[in-house]
Amino acid sequence: MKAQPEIVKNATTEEKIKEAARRVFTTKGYAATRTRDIAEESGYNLALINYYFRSKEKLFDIIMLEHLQLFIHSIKDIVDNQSTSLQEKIEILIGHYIDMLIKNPEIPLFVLNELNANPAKLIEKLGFNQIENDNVYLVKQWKELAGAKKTLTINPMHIVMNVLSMTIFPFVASPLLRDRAGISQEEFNKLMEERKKLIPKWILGIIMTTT
Amino acid sequence: MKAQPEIVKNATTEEKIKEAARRVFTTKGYAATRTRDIAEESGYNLALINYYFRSKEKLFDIIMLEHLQLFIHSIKDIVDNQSTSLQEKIEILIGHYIDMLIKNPEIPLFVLNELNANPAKLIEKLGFNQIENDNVYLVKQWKELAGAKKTLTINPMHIVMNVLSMTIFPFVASPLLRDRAGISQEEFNKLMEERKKLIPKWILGIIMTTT
DNA sequence: GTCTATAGACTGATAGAC
DNA sequence: GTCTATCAGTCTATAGAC
Repeated sequence: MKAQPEIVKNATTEEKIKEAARRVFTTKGYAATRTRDIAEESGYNLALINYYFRSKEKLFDIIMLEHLQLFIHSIKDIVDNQSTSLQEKIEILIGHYIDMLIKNPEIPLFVLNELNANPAKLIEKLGFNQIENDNVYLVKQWKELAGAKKTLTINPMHIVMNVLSMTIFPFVASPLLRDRAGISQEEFNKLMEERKKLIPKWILGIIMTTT
Repeated sequence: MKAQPEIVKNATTEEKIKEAARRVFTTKGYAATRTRDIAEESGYNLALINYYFRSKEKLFDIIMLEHLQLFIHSIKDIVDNQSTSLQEKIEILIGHYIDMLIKNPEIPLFVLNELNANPAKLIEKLGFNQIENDNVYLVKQWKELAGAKKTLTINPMHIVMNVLSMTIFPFVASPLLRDRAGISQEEFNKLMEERKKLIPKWILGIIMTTT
């Protein structure tokens, strides 16, 4: 379930191979990864990969599924909470994702690639149904706000795009920021920590001022 | 120089192979692309790829370089223009990139992958030196604004992140938007056309209100 | 469970006919 | 310039020893 355990002590061989595979797959991608790379990274032999996971593809599918679960995990509790305001929900969601992405910065590019190469395969696994559902409290709150504020003529999709963009994209582009703008890993993480509070503020500003 | 010619008439064999390679590389990635795929896509034989381009890797490098040039092309003229305001520069830059990305939506993920897999190789080719240079007029205008507005204590990198994020990320995530949110290609492009004016407005708002 | 050795298929690249 | 045929290397997966 964990995509990046800090230190794997007393892990079984199966777990060690899976973690090794996760590291190699997320950095090199599926096609560029050789089962030999995974074996070497895990410290075990090539044959054990097939012994535990039957094939390279099945191992990849398991890892991809676990990463997707990291994305949708515990989201429902946040968006369907009746005791938090719309603004609080946005703050909690963004904070939640930035925390997760600081721990697993390689996930977005990894998932976006698979989404691009194999949309149908992933889409069914995403299970976002729980979110687009009208019964979710966040959607209800949004519609109340949209109803009250007559000037809110902007397509709500722009807001969704902005939240996802400002939260996720920096992680996807971090090699560029690090190597070109000369930003270290620590400085980058510090910037992302700042964005936990900044992005909700900006988003609220965008919602309120867009006529 | 063109990454996506509308219709290639009277193209030489070399050009046809290059265009076929561009299509296959950008959709499947370098590792997952077989020279046989390129040959089939081009309508020619496998041997001609090596005849014209010596190797799969050299062909890939040529295509990557052309895509990078699309990104930095004519930027200098925009950012160093002394007769446009800071706001106008932002509007022109964003409009310029959205136009380019609507024509070549697969470029960002393609470039970001290579940047992730092989940072050193790309960074030197990027030639962004012309932009980070203090002599560039946009930088001068930004510093004037920052000097005049004492409350402008935000790290400028946030602004850069926001512009890049809100402009580029939707294209990277478009399979998600199309298949999950049920947005068609036309609707997506229409949203991006709207964003040409919206993003500069939002960015200016962020600059002015962030204390 | 873990290893070595190898089968069987595929890949990038080239030789050589036309 | 363009093709067919093929080589040499590499890959995933498995058989079989321990």
